Amino acid sequence: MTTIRLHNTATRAKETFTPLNPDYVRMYVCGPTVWDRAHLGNARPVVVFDVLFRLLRHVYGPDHVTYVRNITDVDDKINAEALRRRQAGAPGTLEALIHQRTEETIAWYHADMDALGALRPTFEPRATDYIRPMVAMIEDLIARGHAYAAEGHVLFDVRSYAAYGRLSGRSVDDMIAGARVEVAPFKRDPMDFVLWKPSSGEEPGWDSPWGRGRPGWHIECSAMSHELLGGSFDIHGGGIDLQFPHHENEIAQSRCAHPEEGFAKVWMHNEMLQVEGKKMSKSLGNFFTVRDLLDRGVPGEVIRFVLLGTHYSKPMDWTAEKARQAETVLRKIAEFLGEDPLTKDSIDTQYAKAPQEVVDALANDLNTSSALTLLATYLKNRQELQLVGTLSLLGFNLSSLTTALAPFSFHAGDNGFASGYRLTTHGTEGSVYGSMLIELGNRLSELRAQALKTKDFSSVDALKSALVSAGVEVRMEKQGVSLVPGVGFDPAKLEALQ
RNA sequence: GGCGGGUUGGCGGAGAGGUUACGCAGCGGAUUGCAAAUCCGUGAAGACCGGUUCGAUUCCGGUACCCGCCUCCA
Repeated sequence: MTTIRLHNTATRAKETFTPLNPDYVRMYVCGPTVWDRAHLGNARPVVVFDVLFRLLRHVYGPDHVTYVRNITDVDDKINAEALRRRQAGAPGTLEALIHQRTEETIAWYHADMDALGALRPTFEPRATDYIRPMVAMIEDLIARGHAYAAEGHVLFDVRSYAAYGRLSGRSVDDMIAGARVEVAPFKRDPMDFVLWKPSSGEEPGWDSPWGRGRPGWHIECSAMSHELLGGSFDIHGGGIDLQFPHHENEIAQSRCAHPEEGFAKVWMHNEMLQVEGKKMSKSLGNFFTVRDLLDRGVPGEVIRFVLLGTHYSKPMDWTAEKARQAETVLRKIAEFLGEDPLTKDSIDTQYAKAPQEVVDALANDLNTSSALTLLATYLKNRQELQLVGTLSLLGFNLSSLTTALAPFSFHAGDNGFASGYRLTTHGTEGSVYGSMLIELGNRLSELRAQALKTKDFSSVDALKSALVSAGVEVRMEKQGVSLVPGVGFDPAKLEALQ
């Protein structure tokens, strides 16, 4: 069996991965707070841990991996949006408006992450469905002397857990010296964090032993992972920015509530994403969502390819140039896969498996960059079986790849009964510009056939340069012509040609 | 102030203590009505300063710069 090695943030070392249960893997990854569209940074852990999920399924079997990714639907930004809608005259209670908002954003999240080729996790628990287990865990923490109620709040007592700070390599005293913590008079220690807080009438709330209120952010992951995966499980993932305080607090809560259990064994953190060398932020004007990119015509496969190009443990920079390069490679792949079956060996790729060297690359702490290098090798050597198997393991959807990126070819045909130009494509021929390209391609083929006899190429060259200026690559081949809408393709410029 | 990540050829980006990474772009050639695509060939590297070693871009120490976290954040 493939040996998987993963870098464990908790031990700061690359370790051989051994599941607690030898043939059943349990993984928990911190998911989105569903208050708005997912931005590109949100997509990185989704894709990274999707590849890990796929690798684990490959090694242990599809039914031997449970992947939990939570949905945080209790959040002040969600409340604020619901309140804004009510003030703008929207009908319904605040709770109904909150529900409406989260239903909207969850649907967006699913659509956007689907477009990136991410498999849905086994479970996607919503915080609001697990309030009771959270309350029970908080009561337990109080009973065990790790938490205390004060002025409607319940706080975790960080001084009661000696290992607090171990994951992130901090000490409570050092952090207090840095002193940017909220100093509330009812806290025993400035680092104590909220498990439960009171809700006003303008905020969603649940009844609890401490009055009507809502859970703090960290407790949901402790409660939901325990409910769905048990007190000990294999992998816990998320962005490095969650290492502190979120994951530190999760550990404190879970280990203190279940001291006999181990909680997560391996901690994995992906580094941050930047855009053109800077942190993505609205104020810098380089903030965009996954949907923004998709709407701009960047295929999900291209986004995925770029994200997998950099090892997850390194900061990664999103640039337009990278997207262009990724699209160039993927177009070549799409073209190869979409080639006329008569011109290449016929291979049944339905059961194509990724070569062991690809599995080994991923098993080496998810070396996705090396896997992409192997992908390029298979393309160059025209190893279709290996190529398809690798694409599948890496989570690239073959049909949407060829649909989005394959070229249109018009080849002269004469079978003795009829002659003309036969279209060969896996491209989006059904779309508006697809039909335009088909019409223009046929026209170009005919003009060229005439020009080859008359030696007057002026009309061919005129149409060709018009196509090129619309961002369509034009290839004149012996057998016919091919039109390849490229990275800078602008269908609007084709309208004038019709 | 504390904790963590990064620095590789024009650009992106890996592995490996000694043997070509690879991709994109460039250059030369083949090919083409002209191009494009393709194929063949090809130059180019590891922030800086020390140390270990027969040998370091790869290990160790230091310096510089960039980025993140310590407050909601993937």
